Amino acid sequence: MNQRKILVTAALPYANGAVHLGHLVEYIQTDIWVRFQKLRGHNCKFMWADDTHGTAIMIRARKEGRSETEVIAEANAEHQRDFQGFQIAYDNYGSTHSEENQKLCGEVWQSIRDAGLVKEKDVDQLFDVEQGTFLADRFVTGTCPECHEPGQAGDNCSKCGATYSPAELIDPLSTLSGTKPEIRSAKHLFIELEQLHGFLQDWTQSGDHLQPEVANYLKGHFLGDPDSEEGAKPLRDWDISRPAPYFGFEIPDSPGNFWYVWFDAPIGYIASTQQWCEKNDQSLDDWWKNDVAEIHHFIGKDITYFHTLFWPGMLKAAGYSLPTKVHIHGFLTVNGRKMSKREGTAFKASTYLKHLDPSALRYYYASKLGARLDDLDLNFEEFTSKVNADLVGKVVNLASRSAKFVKNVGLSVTYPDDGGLFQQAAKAGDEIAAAYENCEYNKAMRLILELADRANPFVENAEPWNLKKDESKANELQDVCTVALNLFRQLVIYLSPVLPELAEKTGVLLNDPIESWDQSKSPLTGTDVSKFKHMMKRIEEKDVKAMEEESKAEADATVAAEQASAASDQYGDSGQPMIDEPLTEECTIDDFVKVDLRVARVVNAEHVEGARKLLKLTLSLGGEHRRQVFAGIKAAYEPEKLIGRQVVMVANLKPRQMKFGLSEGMVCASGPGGEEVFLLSPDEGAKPGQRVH
RNA sequence: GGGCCAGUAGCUCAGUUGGUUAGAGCAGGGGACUCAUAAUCCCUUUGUCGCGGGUUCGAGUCCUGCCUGGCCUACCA
Repeated sequence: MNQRKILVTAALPYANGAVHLGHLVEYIQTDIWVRFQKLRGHNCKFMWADDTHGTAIMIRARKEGRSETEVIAEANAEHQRDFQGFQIAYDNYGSTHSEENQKLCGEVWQSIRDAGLVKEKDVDQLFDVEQGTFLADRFVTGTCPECHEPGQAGDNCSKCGATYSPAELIDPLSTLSGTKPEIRSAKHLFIELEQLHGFLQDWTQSGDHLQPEVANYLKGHFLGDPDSEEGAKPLRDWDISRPAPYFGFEIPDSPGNFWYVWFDAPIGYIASTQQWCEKNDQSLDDWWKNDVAEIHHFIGKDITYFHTLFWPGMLKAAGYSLPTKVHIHGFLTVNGRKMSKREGTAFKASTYLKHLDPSALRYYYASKLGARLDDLDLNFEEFTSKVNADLVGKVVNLASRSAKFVKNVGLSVTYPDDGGLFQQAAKAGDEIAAAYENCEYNKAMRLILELADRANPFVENAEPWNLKKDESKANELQDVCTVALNLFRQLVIYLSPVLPELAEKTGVLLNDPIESWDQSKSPLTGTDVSKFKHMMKRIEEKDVKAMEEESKAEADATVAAEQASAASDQYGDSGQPMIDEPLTEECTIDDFVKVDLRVARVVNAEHVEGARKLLKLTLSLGGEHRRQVFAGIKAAYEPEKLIGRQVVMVANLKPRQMKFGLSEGMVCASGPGGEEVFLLSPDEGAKPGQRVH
């Protein structure tokens, strides 16, 4: 087989957040593919990095009162720790905030300039004066110019679906400072993508670079179809600069302007390769300017646009190789629902690892991942039963039911007759390999499990546990176990891209490390067999529950913190009060009616001798109705200022004897207490004695 | 609003260029075994293939309308 030279990337994790199980769909998918290629003997390298630039990082650093570089260094360490936990084996992990990347961005930029693709335009954008920054759409909220629904985001209305620019919003507010932004005009640099239309048309629509539905999507949505009646659609100019302040790289020939994060992020793929090349004494051009080297990107469907139009355009203009293939996957849903941070279903990688085995998730994802863009559902019931039934029950069971019988004698010296099982399975290897190659891991897993379903009956029929009882059948017993362990090993080789840990343990068990796909083609004979140790634990429901609960608790805490700190709507109302005092259980109208609330006028108010918190109020319900009430509002109100005003009181509250006298009711107020007490008052016109309904 | 994709047994999915009575795993039911992590093995129930039209000798597979769901809709990371 010819050795292929393959460079692989996954989308760059953004340095503003923890890795969760949704991200891991892609990272595990990529890792499996890379491990598969390496197992096949290809020269395959996984180049990866953190994506570090943009407004979000800048804002976060500001909020936390530290530098962007601190924020991204911390994220980088956390990300890499999580990836190791999930056995994701990249060859280099860089950062888009690196010298290599800055230099490469400059070179690519120069090429694009030289190709005459750059033009300047003035852009009106909202500017937050207090924060001193231009506002991206998602940092603006206001009233929809179409339907006048308040509280809408900067780019479209969730109610009427209108799209608009933030500058069109009525009464816009910055979500960063809660202040009203002003419109400022600034010079932006654009890439005229339309000049590359013909090239992109060709590249996307031919040559199998994209999944068919993706090619189709691009044609329908952006490129148009030159053969149709409407003809080709022009591609819009791509705004690739941001005025200062912006966390990123300043554009050398346009001081005060920075490259938009989506310009420098994909160049990070090249920069990471460059770092690796320097460490390993290789040439970057061998990978990125070489027709022989393949380049494969794995991404989620949300960033299709960037990777299938901008990125090939940039590469083309800068004279780099184009992607061989962009592999696009769908999103993760949890128990059939969209992942939600608020509901705690965006399980963090680190939370998962505290409770569950990474191999289980790797297998589960593999068993569900196809070559299409379908969403993948993480259903915990299925997860548990699939991993337990397939891996523990069927695959690992082969070893655990046979290894101990040959612990002392090892594998037979010649491979015994197994009725053709091994050869059959060796043959199936090609189909399994093709499935891996095409990213149809679900198919590969199905084929592998079919083999396991044939191996277990073999053991069943051979009855090694009965052979063991008869010493004269020792050879037969060894042969049966040799077959069982070889069939097991063959399965593990096929599974090793998905389950590297199992492969390693199998290598130890049979004293022959698993290093190559071709090992599946010939049986292993004559080696010692080590003492069998559990290779994989069953998933316990309680561990899944524990993870879910921990994640829920994390989510609640995060939401609380967010609501407490950030202005959540245009009035800047915090969510904290609802958190401090959550809603009580639902009540009926009958329950409510039991409480007789009345408008009352404060006719007298005075300090109480010796009381630290109380004021003594005399309330009038009109006519002769007077009530004496002791209220804990001394810290918040001066008695003389209360006299004359109207309040709301609970008029049928059972009188209560207090230290300083009888209290015949309660005045209504909000707030946590102390100085923060806010009495309720009716609007003007209310009359003392009126009931509140 | 516009677009892309999908809709097959309770669940997760296979169904090659349209071709015989639509399949697998899991779950459910029955039995066997006891080497194995209550693991394994054998047998077994279940479907108006989203709905309605159309093309065809023949459609889950092609065309069309509708319904439902997911996603995208460019200065959003």
